[in-house]
Amino acid sequence: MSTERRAPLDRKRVADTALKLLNEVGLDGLTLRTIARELDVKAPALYWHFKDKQALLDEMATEMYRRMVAGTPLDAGDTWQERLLTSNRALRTELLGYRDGAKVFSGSRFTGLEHAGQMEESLRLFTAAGFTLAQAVRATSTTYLYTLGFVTEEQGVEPLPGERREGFDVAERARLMADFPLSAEAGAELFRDYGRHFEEGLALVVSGIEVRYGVA
Amino acid sequence: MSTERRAPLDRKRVADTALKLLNEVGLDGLTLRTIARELDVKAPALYWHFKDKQALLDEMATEMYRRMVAGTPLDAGDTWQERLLTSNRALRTELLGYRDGAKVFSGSRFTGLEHAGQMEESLRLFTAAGFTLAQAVRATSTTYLYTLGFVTEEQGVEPLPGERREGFDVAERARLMADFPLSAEAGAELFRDYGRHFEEGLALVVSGIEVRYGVA
DNA sequence: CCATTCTCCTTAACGCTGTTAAATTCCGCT
DNA sequence: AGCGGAATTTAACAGCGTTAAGGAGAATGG
Repeated sequence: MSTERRAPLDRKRVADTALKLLNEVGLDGLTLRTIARELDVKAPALYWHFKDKQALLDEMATEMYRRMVAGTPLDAGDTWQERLLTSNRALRTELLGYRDGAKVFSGSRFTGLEHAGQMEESLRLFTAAGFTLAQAVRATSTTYLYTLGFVTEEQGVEPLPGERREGFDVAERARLMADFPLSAEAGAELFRDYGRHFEEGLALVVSGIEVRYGVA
Repeated sequence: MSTERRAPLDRKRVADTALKLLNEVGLDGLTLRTIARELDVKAPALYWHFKDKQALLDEMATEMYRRMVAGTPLDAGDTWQERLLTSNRALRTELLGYRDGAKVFSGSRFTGLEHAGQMEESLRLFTAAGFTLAQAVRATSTTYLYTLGFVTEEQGVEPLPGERREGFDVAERARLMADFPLSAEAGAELFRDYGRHFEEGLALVVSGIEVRYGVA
């Protein structure tokens, strides 16, 4: 008889499993009972490791951030523009890696202070490039907030890359908007080719920082 | 005996009541039973008017948009910069008018096509100013997505203007981040003075559009 | 070596949620 | 008077996050 004792849970294993499940069931379907079942445990066991479900979501967001950092080698010799592009592309990619990734991420707060290292390094790079601290914060956080907003909307239409939520037929939309020709035509621009559009918006923000803070 | 018959519900009255309640109980506390009670009705009655809760949330978002438009007189003679500033300030103000306003708004889709009028007018203004349609869409939606991202984060810290969520003491945060001096100091910049920071980010985006699309 | 303590988990239950099915009430129409 | 549809209620269901109480097993210590 298998007297194998399952290794005890820990926060990381729970968060990892929850993130894996997230892609299959989405945020609405991600219940404590589902997560527990996958871990071969009953739901209340999770309360030993997390004070409530939000704390678990926070850990999931933190883990997403960790993975993003781990998967994004940053060159300390980057120009600030390169840094801004690289880190925001990485953020988008990471968020797109999970169904409802942006919602989970932006609805949570990091556990611990692990993110501070990365943040410090970025602020150092920006101030070294001639930004005041206030400008550095404005530059990075404006870009960050754009990315978050972008991916949130993007995932509202495409929950996972290539997978389309119903009711977003571009042609159908254009037909309905026959009386608004510009808006109708804009549909293609709005609901397709997210990658390209993200880049374009990102470039707009970067250009704004260049010109307004005079640090080309 | 009061044989007064309550006027039958309609989508607008339900959405209005739900929006009023939203400020008192927040998105998590906004249940169909609460809304129904306020309308002097039982919860299943709402299903006569909405196919499910999301449809009600969609109507709420649409109503928010209607109110924003109604409360924001737009001058057809605006420069595109003025239009961008005015409409995004209006959006932020409207979203801040409701607890979890940004979450409700960005998690929903408009019912109907009422928003198309406003959109058409904006696109007309931008193309008349020399933008291509693609540029006009990129300019307006990048700004829009920034605003959405901004207010979402803002309301994560200040659910309603002047009302602070716990665990966001700037001084406490600075103490914890003693090893990361720039990040610590950035706290003040990040979690205070949202109005000013919003304006600054908005200005960055507008500048970027100016320089990159060469339409000053 | 036994007793105690601590860690981690289970069983059982609670109140609440969104939602459905069926019955009911009320109004306008013929 | 009676029918039909609109609008609502009553009753119920499965599932949710969460809590309380208890139990098994390892670790500790006298």
